[in-house]
Amino acid sequence: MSGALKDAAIRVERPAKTLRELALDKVREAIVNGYFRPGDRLVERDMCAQLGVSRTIVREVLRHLESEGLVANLPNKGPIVAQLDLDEAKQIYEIRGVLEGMAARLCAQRGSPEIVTALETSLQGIRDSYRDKDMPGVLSHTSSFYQTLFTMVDRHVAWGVVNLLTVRINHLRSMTIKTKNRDIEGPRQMAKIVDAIRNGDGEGAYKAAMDHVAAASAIAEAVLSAKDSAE
Amino acid sequence: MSGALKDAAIRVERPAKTLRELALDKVREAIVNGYFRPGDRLVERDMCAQLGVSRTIVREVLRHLESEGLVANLPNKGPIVAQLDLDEAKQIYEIRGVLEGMAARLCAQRGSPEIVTALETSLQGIRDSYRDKDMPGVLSHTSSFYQTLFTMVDRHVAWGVVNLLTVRINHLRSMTIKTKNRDIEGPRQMAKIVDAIRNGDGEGAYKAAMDHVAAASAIAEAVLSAKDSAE
DNA sequence: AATCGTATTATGGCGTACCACACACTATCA
DNA sequence: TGATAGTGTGTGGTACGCCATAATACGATT
Repeated sequence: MSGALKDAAIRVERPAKTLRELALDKVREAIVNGYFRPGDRLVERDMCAQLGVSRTIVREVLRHLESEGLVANLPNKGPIVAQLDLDEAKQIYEIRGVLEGMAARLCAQRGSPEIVTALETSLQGIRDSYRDKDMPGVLSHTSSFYQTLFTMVDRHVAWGVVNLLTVRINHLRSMTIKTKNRDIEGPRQMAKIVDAIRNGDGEGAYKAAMDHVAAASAIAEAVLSAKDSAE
Repeated sequence: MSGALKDAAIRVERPAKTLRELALDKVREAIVNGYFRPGDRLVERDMCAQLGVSRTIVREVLRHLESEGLVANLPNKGPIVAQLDLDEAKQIYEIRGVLEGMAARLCAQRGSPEIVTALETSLQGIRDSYRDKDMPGVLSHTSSFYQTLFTMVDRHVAWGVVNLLTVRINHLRSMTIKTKNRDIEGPRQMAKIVDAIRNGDGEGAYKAAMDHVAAASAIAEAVLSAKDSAE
C-alpha cells in the first residue's frame, strides 16, 4: 500500500494534453482575443502552417469550435469566425442573467462564510485591476468571481454553460468593461450581490445578479449598435 | 438560357448535408436511443466499418459529440459513451427549469393567441401519444411543446442550450414518461403552463414550468437511485 | 510452479498524399 | 464586347502509414 502511494507521489507529470487540445486552446484563444476577427475565413491549410500541425488536427479543432458556436461553416465555402449579432448577444446576456441569478440565490441560501470571503477576494482583484488599468486582469477576476458563485454550490454544469456562452461574447465583454464609469458601477453592482449573499438574502442576491448582467447587456447593446451604424 | 434552365431542371438533387453531418446524426441517434450504452467503448476503426465512412469523419464526429457531452474521452484509452450520474442529471433538470420558466413567462407576457394554439396542439399530441402508448411520440411532442415555448418568443439560443442538455438525459426522459400516473400528471402540469400563458400570468407560467421540470427531476432521481442500488 | 520479462495485438494520435467538386477569377477568342 | 473555357483556391472526403501506449498472452528462468 505504501509502495503504491510512493509511486503516485513520484509519478512524473506528463503534459497529458494531446496536440489536438493544445491546438484547440490556441485557436480559441486567438478567436476570443481578436487575433482572428469575426468574418475572417479560417483556411484549413493555412492554419496547418500557422499552428504547425496536420490537417487532421485542424479539421477536428474547427469542428469542435463550430459546435461551441465560435466558428460558422458556410456551405461550399468553408469555416469562418462566427459573427455575433445584437439579438443573439442579448439572448446570451439574458441566459447568463437567469443562471447567475440562480447561483447567487443558492449561495445566499447556503450561507457559508467561505463563499463570501472568496467572492470578496475576486472583487478586490477586479478593483485592483481597474486601478492598474489592467483590462485582461479585470476579465479574469470577473470570471473567477462567477466561477466561485457556481462552483461553491456545486453547479458545474451551469458554469460550463455560462462559459460556453461567454466565449461567444468575449470581445463584447472587453468593450463593456472599458465603458465610462464601469470601473465604479461594475464592482458596486457585484458588491451588492456579495452583500445579499452575506445577509442570506436569496431574492436580493438573485435580483442583484440579474441587474448586473442587465447593465452589461445594455452597454453591449449601445456599443454594438454604435458599431453597426459606423460601418 | 433555356438550356441552362433545362440543365437545372434535370439536376440530380444531392443531399445538402455533408457526409459528416449525416454520420453525426446517426451516431447521436444511436447513443440517444440506446444502441450504444453508457460506458460502451467507441472504437474508431469499428465505427468506420459500421458507418461506412472514413476514419477522418468518425474522428470529427466523435470530437463533436464530445463537446456536446455525449461522449467522454479516457486518456490513453479512447472515447466511450458518457456516463450520467445523478448529481449531473439534477443539475441539468435545474437549468432546464429556470430556462423553461423564463420562456414561459415571456410567452405569457407576449399574450399572443397563436402561442396558446400551438402549445395546445402539441399538448394534444402528447395526450394522443400516451393514449396510443406511443412513447417516442410522447417525447417528440414534448420536445415540440418546449420548442414552441422558446421559439415563439425568439429565444433560439436558450432553446439550443436546452436541446444540448436534453440529449444528455434522454434515456432518463424515456424512463420518466413511463412512470405510473405520468400520463395524467405530465399533461396536467403542462396544461397549467398553457393556462397561465393564456391568462397572461407571467409568474404563474414561470412557476408552472418550474414545477413540471421539478416533478420530472424527482422521478428521474428515484429511477436513477433505484437503478444504482440494483447494480 | 510461480513469477518476471518480452512479444504481440489493439487502438488512438498524428501525418501525408490524393481525388472530387464547387466557386471565383481571368484570359482568350469569335 | 461578351460568352466560354481554362485555372487557381479551398473544402469534402478517402486511404494509408507511422508511432506511442496499454493490455494481454506467452515463454523463459529460477
